[in-house]
Amino acid sequence: MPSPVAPASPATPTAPGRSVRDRILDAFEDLLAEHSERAATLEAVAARAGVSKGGLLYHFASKDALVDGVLERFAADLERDVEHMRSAPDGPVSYFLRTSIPSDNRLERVIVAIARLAQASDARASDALADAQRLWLSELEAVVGDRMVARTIMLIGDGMYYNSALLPAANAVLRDETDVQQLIALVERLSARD
Amino acid sequence: MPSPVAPASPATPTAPGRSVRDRILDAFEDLLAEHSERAATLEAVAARAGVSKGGLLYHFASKDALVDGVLERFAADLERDVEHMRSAPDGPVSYFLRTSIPSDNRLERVIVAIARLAQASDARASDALADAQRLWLSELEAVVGDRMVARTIMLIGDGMYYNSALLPAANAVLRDETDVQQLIALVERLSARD
DNA sequence: GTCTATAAGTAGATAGAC
DNA sequence: GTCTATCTACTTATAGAC
Repeated sequence: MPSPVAPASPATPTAPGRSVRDRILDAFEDLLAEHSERAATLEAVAARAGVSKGGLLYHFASKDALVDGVLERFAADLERDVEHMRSAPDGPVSYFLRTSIPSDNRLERVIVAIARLAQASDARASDALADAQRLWLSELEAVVGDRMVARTIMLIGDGMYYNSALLPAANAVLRDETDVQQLIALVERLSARD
Repeated sequence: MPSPVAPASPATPTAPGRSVRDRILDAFEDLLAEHSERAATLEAVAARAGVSKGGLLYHFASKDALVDGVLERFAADLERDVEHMRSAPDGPVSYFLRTSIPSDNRLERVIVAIARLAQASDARASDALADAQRLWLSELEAVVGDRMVARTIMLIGDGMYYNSALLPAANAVLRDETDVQQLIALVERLSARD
């Protein structure tokens, strides 16, 4: 016998090794982040996840349950990110700004997705974003010392995130790693001052 | 005769001196900014403006026309703002940051409203925001000199705007005028350096 | 110009077959 | 577990009376 894993699932249903639940949440996040809250209908999510609407509703009984699923996964992602931030070789400030640049990592995609839910007036989503901010901010304040400087760094990261969520990519205020390197140098001059 | 203005409108329909068209656009912006894109249905807008759905659709033949109306007013508001920025006694940088703090002025409300439309994947709204950014950025670059510092200031302003649109007010990273005064001092130290 | 009534389409959610 | 078919509610837009 070839090792006793996964009693029912053959090996690779559609995406490699992801459960149906995870594939549905992935699809929901993708549609939210890449298109809009309105585009993330149950039917569209189901189609993208490769199941029917009924199939989706078996795993998540309502759209609210879908949102809860995203928020739960985010909480875990966030925890991991704060640990990475704490132990980053180039320090938390650089890590924070580096990872705020528009890219394709999972955490950013979830945040954009949740920001879209927040704008669609989902209070749970707003709270989740506020929680994340508080976490990052306390990390920044711990290393930067000055409260105001930490908050400024926070705002810069916020600006980068939200711009990438709202504007066509071509209009990003910062474009690439080089820009961010300059920004980090600038901010570190700021934080080294007080 | 008392001067040849407004052949048909008596003087004050409901709001002081505003035309039905303007009242409808006000209502649309209010619902977008205070609630969400989804909340700004034709029926809700009509109710808030004090007309029926049919009455609204007489003035704006479709929801798209309503969006166009908001975008046109914004273009005018923006032009005025850039002039104020240019001639601000405390300088464009301070003006920009000062007016980025969450408050109740018209310009901010329109921007939040348009940001909501942009997130609902309205390309015209995204373009309008990108245009505004370009305008402000060129003003900042003109006085600051350093391109990167100007962009950093821009990002800080963006962060403030979007936070006020996304998060419960209590969670604002910056709370009051005092915070912003400190931030301005910080940023001016930055821009005076290069 | 502003209204009511209604058409046409789409959303989320339920029921029940397989 | 996953599907199809269907219900109900809501949204945009039209038609036509006043």
